[in-house]
Amino acid sequence: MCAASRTRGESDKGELRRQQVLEAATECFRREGFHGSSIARISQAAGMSPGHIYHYFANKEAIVEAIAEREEHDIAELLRKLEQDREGGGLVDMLTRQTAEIVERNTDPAYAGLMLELAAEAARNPAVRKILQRSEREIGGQFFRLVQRVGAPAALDDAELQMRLQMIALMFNGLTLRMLNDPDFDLDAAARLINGIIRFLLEEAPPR
Amino acid sequence: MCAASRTRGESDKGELRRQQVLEAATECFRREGFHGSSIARISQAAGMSPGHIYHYFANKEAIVEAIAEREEHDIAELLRKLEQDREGGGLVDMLTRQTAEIVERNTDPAYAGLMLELAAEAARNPAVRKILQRSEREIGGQFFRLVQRVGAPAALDDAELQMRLQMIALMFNGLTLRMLNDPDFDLDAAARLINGIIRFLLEEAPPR
Amino acid sequence: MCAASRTRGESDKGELRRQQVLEAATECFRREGFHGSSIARISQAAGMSPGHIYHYFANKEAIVEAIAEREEHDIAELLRKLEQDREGGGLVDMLTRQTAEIVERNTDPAYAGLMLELAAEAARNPAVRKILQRSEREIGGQFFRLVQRVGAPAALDDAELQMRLQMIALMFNGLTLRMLNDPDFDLDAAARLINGIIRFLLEEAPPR
Amino acid sequence: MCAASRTRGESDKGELRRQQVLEAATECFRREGFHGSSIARISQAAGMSPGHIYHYFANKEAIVEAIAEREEHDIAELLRKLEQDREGGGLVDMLTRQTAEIVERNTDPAYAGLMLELAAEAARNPAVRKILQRSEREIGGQFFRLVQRVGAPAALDDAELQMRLQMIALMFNGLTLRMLNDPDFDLDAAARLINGIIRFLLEEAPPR
DNA sequence: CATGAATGAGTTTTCATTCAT
DNA sequence: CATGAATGAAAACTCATTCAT
Repeated sequence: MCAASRTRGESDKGELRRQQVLEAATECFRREGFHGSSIARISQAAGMSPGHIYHYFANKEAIVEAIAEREEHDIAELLRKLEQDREGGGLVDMLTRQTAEIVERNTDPAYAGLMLELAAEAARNPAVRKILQRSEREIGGQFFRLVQRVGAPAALDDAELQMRLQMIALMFNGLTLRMLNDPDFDLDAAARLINGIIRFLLEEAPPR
Repeated sequence: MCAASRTRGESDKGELRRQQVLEAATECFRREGFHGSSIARISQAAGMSPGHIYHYFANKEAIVEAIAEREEHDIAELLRKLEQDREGGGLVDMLTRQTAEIVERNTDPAYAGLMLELAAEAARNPAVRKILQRSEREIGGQFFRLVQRVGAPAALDDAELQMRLQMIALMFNGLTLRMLNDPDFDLDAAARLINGIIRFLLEEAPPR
Repeated sequence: MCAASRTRGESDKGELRRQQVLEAATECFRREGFHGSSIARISQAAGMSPGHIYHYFANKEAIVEAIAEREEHDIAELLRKLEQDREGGGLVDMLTRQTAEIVERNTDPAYAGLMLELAAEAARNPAVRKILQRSEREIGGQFFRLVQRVGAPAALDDAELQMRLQMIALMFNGLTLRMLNDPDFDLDAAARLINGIIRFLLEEAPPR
Repeated sequence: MCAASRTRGESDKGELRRQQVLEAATECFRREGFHGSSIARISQAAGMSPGHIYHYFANKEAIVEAIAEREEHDIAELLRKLEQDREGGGLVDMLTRQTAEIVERNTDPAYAGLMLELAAEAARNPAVRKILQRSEREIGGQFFRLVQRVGAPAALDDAELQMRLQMIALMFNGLTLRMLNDPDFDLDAAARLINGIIRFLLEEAPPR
């Protein structure tokens, strides 16, 4: 028991420190961007020496990758919750009930900053791009299966359904950029229109 | 020969050199990002010495700002063309005819790279953010007036029309992020669905 | 079981661990040089933690010194074998019989790497230089006595004999550098000429 | 004239600065070795900022390479002088006249330190090894042609002659290591024996 | 005896910026 | 208007060494 708790305690501490780094880095990246956040600053924010960062991450890029992975887990968990929190109604009802929350999340400046930072990095850095793409595939698949479980529209074949789900995701992606470029953007009106489009895509629009 | 032409000639040449720098920097930023593009490299691409860059720009950030401003002009010009290339049909026909081209443009990796770079920079650099927002406002207004000239749907008041036009822009913004995260994203299918949504927004969706 | 064997056992194990470090370090130094071999890597190769290295050695330099000392023992043992493996013939015959083997040893890249590393270190580190010089004196003396036992040329006084033996050693030293600088160096031809020179030095060359 | 001298002056100044770096680095490497000499120290010794070193050399290794190349030029020039300073006598006389000087040079601690440093680096660093090998080939060829011009022994074919010349070089190489390991090594006696061996190799030893 | 987390100074290298020419 | 030498303060990363456990 003692040995077990000791081992547990140690690995927990290590994991804790690692998470400290990730949280500090996330915060730094949000505020200053990847290239604006030096390891020195991150280490300071994480409460450890610069050299010790390299105990947990091979290099700065590995921190980026870990953050990207964490982001994936966060969204995956969101999806899992989405399925559990069913309050009745069809697929579209279930989806549109979440819209306001997702709109809020995707237009939160902190989230937007990190997301754009990740995207800009991915546009140039193949390693980060790979991670984001894998992450996106994972989430997309999860979303697709969730929709099938809840009840996909009969008129749409798999490929077409997947495409339309991607269009929904696309709108939420666009939201982040739009909010940045137009601070007066009306989020409630946007949520209403997005819901209209979701309904249109999954119920009204012709299959092809 | 006379003083006027001399001055004109000099400032023209100066402006030309300035544009050289901007073009070189745009290309560098696309390929390597802001932080990956050193003044040395930009000056080399622009065909001048590093020191001379500072004759035209106060510092590196000023180049970024100038590029952000230039981007506005590019899109404004695109809109002007859009109006001229009218081949008949109503508003929706006119818009949907351009979709394929805009999809292509917004998913071009070079354009995407620069755009995301600018967006990420704007997310934390207020000066750049201001420029992008002013630019966006300008373009949004131009688009709005164009639509009104061509013939806006009678059922929509100004605010609602503007909102729906922004939703269209939002989709094109989202496209850039989506393409980055999913290299297999089907652009043709996306264009088709986008056109369906444009029609839905401007013709079918209830005014409120 | 009794106190003595316990003590013995412990120190034996300690000595074993110490030797593990030396062997691991020797291998690392051969491959990467002193400065290219971190304590972390050495400790890994030795199968122990970095911190524990300092249980056996005061610091990194002490490892270098211990290796230099070990090198002496190796060569001394070689000399001892040389005397035992006598197959008849005079001094020159005995020596020239070993030439091919020594040539091979001294041109082995692994050996050469370590030897040059030690020599370069000795050139600026007095502690290492002392060790190498003491070691060399020891080996030189052993070699001298061996030759006297086997039968030194009558025409040469002690000083002259010693000088000529040093010339033989010098040639083997030079071999290491030559091989490094000329990868096509013909080792067989070199061995033949070296044997010619050994015979010349010990039989033909005038005493003064 | 003005332009020419200006250009000349400028390029001269650049070359001068470059040589300053090389001299400073050579001195540092001698005293502290490659890995013991930081760019900061070298730049200090060269009287310029650390960053400016990189105006003249791509990286630290490039300095090593330039030093190795310089060493080659030095020896090549030595060979050229050797041929011009002919005072009569045959090949062996010409060579043996230089022995004392070469012995002195090769046992000079400063020279020895740098040479061993280069050799140790070459043993691990392929780029440096290449340079040393090319340099050695160049010098070897020059030496060979010089000997042929002066008059090579008729009994030796080209391959055998080359081999024997390499043996002479080998002895001088060995001298450097021997001097390091034996501070009491008798240089005059060594020079005498080396000359005996040179005569033996080029006049007495049987061709095969 | 043994671990490995932790440090912090040190390494090479880059780069925006300045300035004499 | 134009150059490019020069700076010096970063940056990312490494590593010998210490020490609590």
